Amino acid sequence: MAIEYQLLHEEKDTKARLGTIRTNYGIVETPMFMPVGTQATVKTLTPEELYAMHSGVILANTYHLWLRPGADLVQKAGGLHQFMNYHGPILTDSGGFQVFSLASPKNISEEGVKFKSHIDGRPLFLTPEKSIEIQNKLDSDIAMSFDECPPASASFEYMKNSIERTLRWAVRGKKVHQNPRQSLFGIVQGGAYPELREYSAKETVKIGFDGYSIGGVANDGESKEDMYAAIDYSIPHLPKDKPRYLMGVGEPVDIIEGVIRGIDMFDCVLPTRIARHGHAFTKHGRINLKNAKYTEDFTPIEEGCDCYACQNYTKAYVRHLIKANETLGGRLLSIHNIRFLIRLTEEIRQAIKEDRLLAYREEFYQNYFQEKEKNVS
RNA sequence: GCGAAUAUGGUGAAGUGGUUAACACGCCAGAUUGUGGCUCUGGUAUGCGUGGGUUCGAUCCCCACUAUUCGCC
Repeated sequence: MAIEYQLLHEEKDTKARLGTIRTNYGIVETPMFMPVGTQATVKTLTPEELYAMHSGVILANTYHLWLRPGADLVQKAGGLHQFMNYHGPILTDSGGFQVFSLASPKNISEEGVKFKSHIDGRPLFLTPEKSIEIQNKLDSDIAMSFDECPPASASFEYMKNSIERTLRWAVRGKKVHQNPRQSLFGIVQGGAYPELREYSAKETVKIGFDGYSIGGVANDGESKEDMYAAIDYSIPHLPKDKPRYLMGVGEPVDIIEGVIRGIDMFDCVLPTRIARHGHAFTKHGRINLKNAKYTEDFTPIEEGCDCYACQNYTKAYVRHLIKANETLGGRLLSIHNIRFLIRLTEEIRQAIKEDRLLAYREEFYQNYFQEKEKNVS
């Protein structure tokens, strides 16, 4: 069966919503953060570790799994859940973002997108139908429509044509979608143009999906103002009884701002990527464990954190691992960073429940930015 | 004890008689938002073993000393 969203409570001062999503692999609460596991693995972590940090949905990537090991093989293995032994809900991205990051605009046509494999350079052609077909085989719980993801800097003309084409692609994808266990989300584009966001949202809703995403906000060089504006222009035109998903966003501040504007789902590579580069989220701002000042710091990554890494290891040790290029360093920081974002959403949900989200934001910012200033001086 | 070679930043090492001493690693610090996983961007020797000399000028030429390495006894 498809997912089922239930709206439980709307926060009194903001557009924030408390809800649940029932899936074939359990009920998850929203707003939520979804870690990214591009190649059928959240880099360096096992499913058991993800359960332990109360992670719900994870992401996998259609493009990557299509190239390797191939959709047919995953299907033969019994689907993505079975293949990677993850018994929670899985969402697959459509490959639309790879279109943005791998193909030059001239290779985008009405039919689909031509681009080169990042593995061996061979030419590839991805279409809306192909993307959905692959996702059907992967057997994820939520599939994404195949969209084009232009930068906010694109001209009005380009953006207008692009979202028209993305709408036609959405229709084509929905037409071939046939996995009854799998839900399908539509994606709203339009950059920072108010009327295009509105148009894209309204038209996408007309097609009818199980949930709606706001895309094109976490592109390279996009400003936060554009991101927040894009959300504000899109949200009013999305139905209340379906989940809303802000694609690619995962900075703590952006999650809070997104929730306040009515977003239910977030995903981001940030917690795992910065982890591998030695950075950690903390309630007092982001810290770089590579900094010399942590050489003899025998306190946890974050005081009071309940994650496995903080319960058992010190900054000095993690710093040593990162400096020595030991994979355990990135692993421990990934555990901490993902747990940090999940804990953030837990606190946000509690604040929504108690109608004190703005106060929570105030308190969070005070801690988060105060420390940054301290670091600068 | 004798002979030879070499002495450049934290390390390995280029280099030239004349403005800011290459490069690599390390170190220091940034970046990273639907992941093309050891990535990208900066910074890092007021100084070329020590003391003298030649020269308008020396890290680069000469002498002595010291240290290291190799060979011989």
